[in-house]
Amino acid sequence: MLESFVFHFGEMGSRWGFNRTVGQIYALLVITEEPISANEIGECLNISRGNVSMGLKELSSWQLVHTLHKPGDRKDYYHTNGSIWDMANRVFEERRKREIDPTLSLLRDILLDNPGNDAEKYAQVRIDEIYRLLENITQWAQSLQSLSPEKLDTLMKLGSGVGKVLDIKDKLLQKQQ
Amino acid sequence: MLESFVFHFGEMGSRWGFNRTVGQIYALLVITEEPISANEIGECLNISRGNVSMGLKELSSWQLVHTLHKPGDRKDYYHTNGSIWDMANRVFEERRKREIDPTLSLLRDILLDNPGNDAEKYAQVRIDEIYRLLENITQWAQSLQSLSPEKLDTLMKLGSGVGKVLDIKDKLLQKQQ
DNA sequence: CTAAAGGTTCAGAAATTTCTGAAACTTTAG
DNA sequence: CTAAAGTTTCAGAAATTTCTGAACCTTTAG
Repeated sequence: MLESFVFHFGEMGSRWGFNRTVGQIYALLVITEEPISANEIGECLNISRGNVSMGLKELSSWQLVHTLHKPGDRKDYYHTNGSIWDMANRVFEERRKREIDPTLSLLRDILLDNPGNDAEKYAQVRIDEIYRLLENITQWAQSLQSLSPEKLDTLMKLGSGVGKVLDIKDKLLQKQQ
Repeated sequence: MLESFVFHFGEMGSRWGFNRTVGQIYALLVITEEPISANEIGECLNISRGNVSMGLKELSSWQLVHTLHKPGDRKDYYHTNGSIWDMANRVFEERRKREIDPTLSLLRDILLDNPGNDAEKYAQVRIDEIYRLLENITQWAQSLQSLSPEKLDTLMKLGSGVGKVLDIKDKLLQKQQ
């Protein structure tokens, strides 16, 4: 049963920016309370020692694992740190840095060019749309990250009810004018 | 310049659930105003006719392209439809169906199992966290999709200022009590 | 200082994904 | 009905990604 979780997260991993093994290692660490050694990970998942090492390196670069040392033992022990929400945030943040930011910078460059003909003019209009959308979404996502967890929770629970709250806000502003 | 856009989106494509060619075809269609034929796409991107056909099939399954016919011409012509925002929505919706929903269903199954020991008990607690997070986020995203574009725009522009609006809402509710 | 225990690296092997192009299929003009 | 114009399919080739394991590096107990 739990193996199916680890296996499934391996497949999912590739959607989130890392490969199957990395996904499996991560899933294993998430559901294991005690920190475990690299050897144990390898045995558990049936992968080579080298592959475990590379996987853990990748997860560290995403800041998703912690290393521990037990006194009188020189092995490294690994575990995941933070709540699931922290981890989701970290993946989001990291992907923004690695993917969205370079894309935005490329689009910006393209938009600075003078269009040579109508086709290029049209293309720039479309690219500008994409640029604005991407920028809006990432800025918004970042501002949400700075919200306190409780407020974020309230907001999520509101769901589309947030529309009504916005209406109230508008009315208040009108009265003040 | 525009080639770099097409090329970059090819790379990006793999992050969004489809392969390089599909990403390039899509990028090309987005920045091309006039509908173009499958042959033109192949020439433009230097890919085989068969590959173009498969790519377009994939894009259709994501509902991201439209087929057109010119009178007196039996070729198919392709173009993208809808605003960039529509497209982002469609990709989100489609990925939810293909990835998130199966994941949620797997997690639900695991949570129904009776834990056999402490390790399994711990694993279930963690999996439950993941389950609730995923469900929260997708439900929220869906309720946002049902918001009118203007409201969504207001909300995005508010950014973290949405926190203050929530405070106002709370105060109003207290007065009413 | 030495050797044992553990970690990392990376060249090439294995697995997986993507692409090609020829054959098969579909549609329609004549 | 036939043939030309066009599209789709899919087996195998090519490209890409991932994985292994032996060589190498690092740390520390003695």
